[in-house]
Amino acid sequence: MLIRKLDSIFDLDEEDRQALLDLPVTLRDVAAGQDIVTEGDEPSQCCIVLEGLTNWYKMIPDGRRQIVAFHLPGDIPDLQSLYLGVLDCSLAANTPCRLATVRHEDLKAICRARPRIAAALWRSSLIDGAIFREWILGMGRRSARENAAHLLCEMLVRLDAAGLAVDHQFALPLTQIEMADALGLTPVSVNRALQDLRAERLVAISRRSVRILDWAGLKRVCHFDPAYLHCRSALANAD
Amino acid sequence: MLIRKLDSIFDLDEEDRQALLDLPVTLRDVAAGQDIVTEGDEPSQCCIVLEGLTNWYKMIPDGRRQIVAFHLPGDIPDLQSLYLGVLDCSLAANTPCRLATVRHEDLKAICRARPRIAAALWRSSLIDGAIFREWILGMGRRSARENAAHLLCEMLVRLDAAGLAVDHQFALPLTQIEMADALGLTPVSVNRALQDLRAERLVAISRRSVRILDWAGLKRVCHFDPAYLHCRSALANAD
DNA sequence: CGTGCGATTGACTTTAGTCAACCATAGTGG
DNA sequence: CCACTATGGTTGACTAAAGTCAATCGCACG
Repeated sequence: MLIRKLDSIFDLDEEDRQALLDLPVTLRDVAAGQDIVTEGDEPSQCCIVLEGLTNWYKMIPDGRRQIVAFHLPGDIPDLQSLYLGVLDCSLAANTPCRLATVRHEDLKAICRARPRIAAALWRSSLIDGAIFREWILGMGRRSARENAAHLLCEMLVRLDAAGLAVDHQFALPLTQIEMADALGLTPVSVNRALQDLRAERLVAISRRSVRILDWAGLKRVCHFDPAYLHCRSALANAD
Repeated sequence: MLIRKLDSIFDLDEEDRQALLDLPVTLRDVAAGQDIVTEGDEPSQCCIVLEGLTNWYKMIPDGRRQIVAFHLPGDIPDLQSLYLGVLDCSLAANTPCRLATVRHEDLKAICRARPRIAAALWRSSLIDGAIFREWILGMGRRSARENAAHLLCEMLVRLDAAGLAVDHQFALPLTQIEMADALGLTPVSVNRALQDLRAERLVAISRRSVRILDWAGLKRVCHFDPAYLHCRSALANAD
């Protein structure tokens, strides 16, 4: 899974792949709703998502919550902890998750030995940054409807790149409450925005699963341009 | 300037510093308001800000604009271009700027030769990411007033860390229009938010210069916690 | 002394938030 | 197997925050 991902964002050679396979990892299962790591922690390992959906969130002391990122299978959500020390937000599981954990020292060693892998990991953290920037744009300048549409577009492309979308359809195991926390809205607004998109026959949403009915139309609604995802999904191009 | 910055975020040794000093750089001056690099470019060099204030911005085709980051002297705004290829946003100068540019190949070479420098640069891009996350929280869950206060707090700590703030006072060469584009608000709302903060005697703002009158009070307004900046400024601690 | 940009203000509109009820569904325990 | 419960989705009525529009003010600059 990790290799598939890194391969997709950087050209690795056979030795790189072997080195990755030789990394000592520990498996860890996390229940839905649980924190994987928590703000203030200083982890000595990183995790790779094998299965499930995870999110980073931040809280304001008075209880307001904001999800700042989602991570899919193949992602290394807490790669930042490798060089950042204490975490500035918490990572939680949206669904039951299976993770592989790798110790920082092993990761640092492989980066030292194989610059190509270091570059791939660095690049992956830069892509995370690019997604953050797009989210900032969305929260600052897009309407609720546009930003909801944009999130669906982003999820489709990312899930597709991870091989988790078929025919413009994918599982999106998020409640509207979680979507609201990601979009900086209230659940009521999210509900109305989604209804809107459904009424226009752009998407069909049922029981945690999304089908994009009119991909071109949905992209038009939110001016979606997948360049920021820096990935090679077919959906990221013409279509 | 670059060394000062990297030193502040990572422990370099004498040889690292010498290697950085030996990097071939080109100086470049940019006028206020000019783009330094533009969305869609594929730069073959990075720039280091020596003097001036720069910002990354994204546009929605219909003209809406969002500033997604500011970069101060010592920062390497487009470090991302080292591994990301085509830019997903544009970098502009808020003020006349003096930049030092370094070719990607030289930067990659120094990273290969001196892992400590690679780590410092990587870390610096991760800090950029941490700031993005905090901005997402702000735009999603903070009121106009809170987020304006938060931006002032962030700027104080960052400028202080760069040696550009004295006694809780610093130059902030931004119009309210630019501030609005950074906060995801309209200029009118920014004006009102700032008036609010002034009326409470938390800050004094005059001709592009800000003086924090009540640092503790200002932090309280926006629940400012500088941990996300991952820097060693005195202001980042107790105070 | 104009000119023009940016800051400020007031009146009004729009969007999203709030509150509260109700519905639908899935899982639980009897 | 079915009623019971809880969670999440939906809806409507109302509120609040921020946006819009437009006029005015203040300054720096040519």
